[in-house]
Amino acid sequence: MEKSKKEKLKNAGWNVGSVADFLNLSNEETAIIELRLALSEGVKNIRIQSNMTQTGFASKLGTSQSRLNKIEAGDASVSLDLLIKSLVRSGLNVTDIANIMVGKEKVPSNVQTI
Amino acid sequence: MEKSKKEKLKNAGWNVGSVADFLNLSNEETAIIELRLALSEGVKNIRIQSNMTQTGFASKLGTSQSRLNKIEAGDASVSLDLLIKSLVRSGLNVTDIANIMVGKEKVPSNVQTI
DNA sequence: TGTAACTATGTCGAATCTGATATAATTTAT
DNA sequence: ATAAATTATATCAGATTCGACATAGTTACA
Repeated sequence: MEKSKKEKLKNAGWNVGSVADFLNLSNEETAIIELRLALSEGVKNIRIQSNMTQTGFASKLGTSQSRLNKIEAGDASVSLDLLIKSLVRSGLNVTDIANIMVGKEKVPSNVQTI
Repeated sequence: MEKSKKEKLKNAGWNVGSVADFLNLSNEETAIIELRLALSEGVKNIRIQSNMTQTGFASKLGTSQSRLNKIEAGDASVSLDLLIKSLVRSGLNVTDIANIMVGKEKVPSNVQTI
């Protein structure tokens, strides 16, 4: 049976596939990263839509500018807990958050855009 | 203007309203608790549907029976992080988790029920 | 160009969360 | 009734996450 090109490359030492494959991520790690990314983008989008600086929005959320920066950047030191709490503090309800998680909604329509 | 009954009771020292009001929970705390409850029930439902004991399921999830018990009970020492990771380790994808969050789905249809 | 506003990065002590162990309480089966 | 299986509670040392601070880098605009 003829080897596929992918298989040949693999045998030659190359790892061909998705970014997740390349980084050797398990399905579990991939799902968590996908989730973190969606949530952190959600926070950033809401802040931008609200015409606020990180400093201003951070104080609204009860944290510092530097931590908000890490939240928006999906930094490893930020837990899913903090990401979700940030969205709740932004005024979102659970349904809004669920929609952001699955990429259905960037910014809920009830967010102030000034 | 005539005071409402609720207002009267309030002035008499009674706090009338929802359980959340009674416990003096902010909207934020309420949303987080709602979320935690939905997720912890999700984990428990999946385990039950899978006909597994806490001990068995815990080892599948890479944790101990006592911690899984706390996860399922929504214990305060369990973070949203751990709740969500538990669901991911149970084989759920982000959409499944979002559905559980909003109470749309108790147990995703692809979960083994033996 | 200069500088003010804003965002990004590094660090840290304190607080929180984790898996594990021990053991108590409850449920199930005989 | 009682032994076995299962679930619940308490505790703790180590790991992770937190807000805060300092400061570096970037962008906007006078």
